Amino acid sequence: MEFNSDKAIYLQIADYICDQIQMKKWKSNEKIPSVRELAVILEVNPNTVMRAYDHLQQQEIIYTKRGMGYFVNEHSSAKILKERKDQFLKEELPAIFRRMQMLGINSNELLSQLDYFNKTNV
Amino acid sequence: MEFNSDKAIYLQIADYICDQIQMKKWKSNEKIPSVRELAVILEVNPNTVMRAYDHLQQQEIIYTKRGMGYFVNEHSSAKILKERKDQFLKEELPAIFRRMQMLGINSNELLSQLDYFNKTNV
Amino acid sequence: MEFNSDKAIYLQIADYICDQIQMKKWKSNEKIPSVRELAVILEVNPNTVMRAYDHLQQQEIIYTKRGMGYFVNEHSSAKILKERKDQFLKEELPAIFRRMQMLGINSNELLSQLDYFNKTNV
Amino acid sequence: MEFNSDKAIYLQIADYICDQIQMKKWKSNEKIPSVRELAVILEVNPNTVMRAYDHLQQQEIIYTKRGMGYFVNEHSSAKILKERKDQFLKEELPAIFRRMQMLGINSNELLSQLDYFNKTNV
DNA sequence: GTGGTCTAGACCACC
DNA sequence: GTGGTCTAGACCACA
Repeated sequence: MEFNSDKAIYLQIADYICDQIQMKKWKSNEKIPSVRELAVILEVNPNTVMRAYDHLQQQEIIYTKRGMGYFVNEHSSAKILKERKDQFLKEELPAIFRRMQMLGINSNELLSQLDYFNKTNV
Repeated sequence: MEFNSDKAIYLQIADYICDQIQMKKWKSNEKIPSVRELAVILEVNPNTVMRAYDHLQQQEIIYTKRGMGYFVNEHSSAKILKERKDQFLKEELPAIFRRMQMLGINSNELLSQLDYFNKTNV
Repeated sequence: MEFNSDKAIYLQIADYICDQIQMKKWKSNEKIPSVRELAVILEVNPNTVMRAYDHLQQQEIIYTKRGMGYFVNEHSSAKILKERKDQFLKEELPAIFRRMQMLGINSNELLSQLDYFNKTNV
Repeated sequence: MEFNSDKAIYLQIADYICDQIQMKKWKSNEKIPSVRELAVILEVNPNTVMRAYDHLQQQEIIYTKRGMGYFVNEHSSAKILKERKDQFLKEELPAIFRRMQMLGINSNELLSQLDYFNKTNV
């Protein structure tokens, strides 16, 4: 996995885990990789993975059983999808639209860009 | 002015200045507010404003005359517009489109959101 | 049985066993459930129950006969009661009183809470 | 400061900070010691202090201004007092009362212990 | 084996 | 100066 340098690694790991859960690759009440395991896979310090897990536990995405590992919470998949969609519609899109206004880009241009994107990303 | 905590304040100030220039509120070869003036207005440490000015000077958006202050470069407005548009089309839009794919949002939903935005931002 | 996450499970199991002995549900020289039995009942790993039994054996609350199981020691009930009372008076109560001081709770409020507790726990 | 070994140091530090805030030694919107400063004072690793601050920030007890330090949130003092009192009345006291029932301690004995405590802690 | 805590020391961006 | 992140390595209790 490659890490982007303008976002904390532990947050990128948390995002990666959310991706897996949202796509149901890791299901409800299923054990996720141990801290050390994932640290080896991602070539990262165990503390960094730990921090990502901690972060997700506070959001109740995952939970821990002592001595046994971390597990996916019930309904986390739907919860993640919902929160991401909310954030997208309420914050990211409006920001984009404001930007379009400022730059004088209209909806036609937007659609043609979308068409182009879809063609080149089959 | 409110600052977003996930972007450096001096960069947000630089953005703000670019906004003014792009919208031609501050015109070519016109003096812009002094570091101290702007610091008072934005309720920010003068060092932070200084850093924003520095940043913009390196990009040749503004220039300084010793003892007189900072001034807007010729053609800065067009330059800013062009750079912003480029970045928007090459980076921001594709990121948004990728996001839409992942969240299962199609072009119809995008358009309806845009309609809604336009109606509520007259 | 529900376990509190801020105390080791094996200690909570040991407490549970002490409860039974103190209340004389499990009497002197009587056999207590086997490790496996109790593990099934409490939905816990047998190792964890084993550890609780080990702990209690060191305190001479229970003893083992090879091949036969674990048994309650003579006088364990009284011993447990005495030790618990001691700890309660010397450590738990003073801690509570210190807490009350800090929170500005006086003896009247304490008594009214006790009244309320007694009424709702008949 | 002495640390108790049966609770994480960073939580004890967080408690200590809450004490200061509750007692209004550190007031609303006032700067609290920097991570490094407190680390030196408490003879602890800066990371450990950082973790305590992080913990309190998530509970909105304190907040951070980049490059400037940590500050006490508005109303944190009252909030801490309220939460501690709630926890005391709803969890700690009932546990104590249950314990009293089990140990055969009545309200008279409780009061005499409280008297004794008050005399010896003037 | 698992999580959890802690230290020591480093580097970075920001104010 | 400030916070924030990351690494390396250690130790502990728990299952």
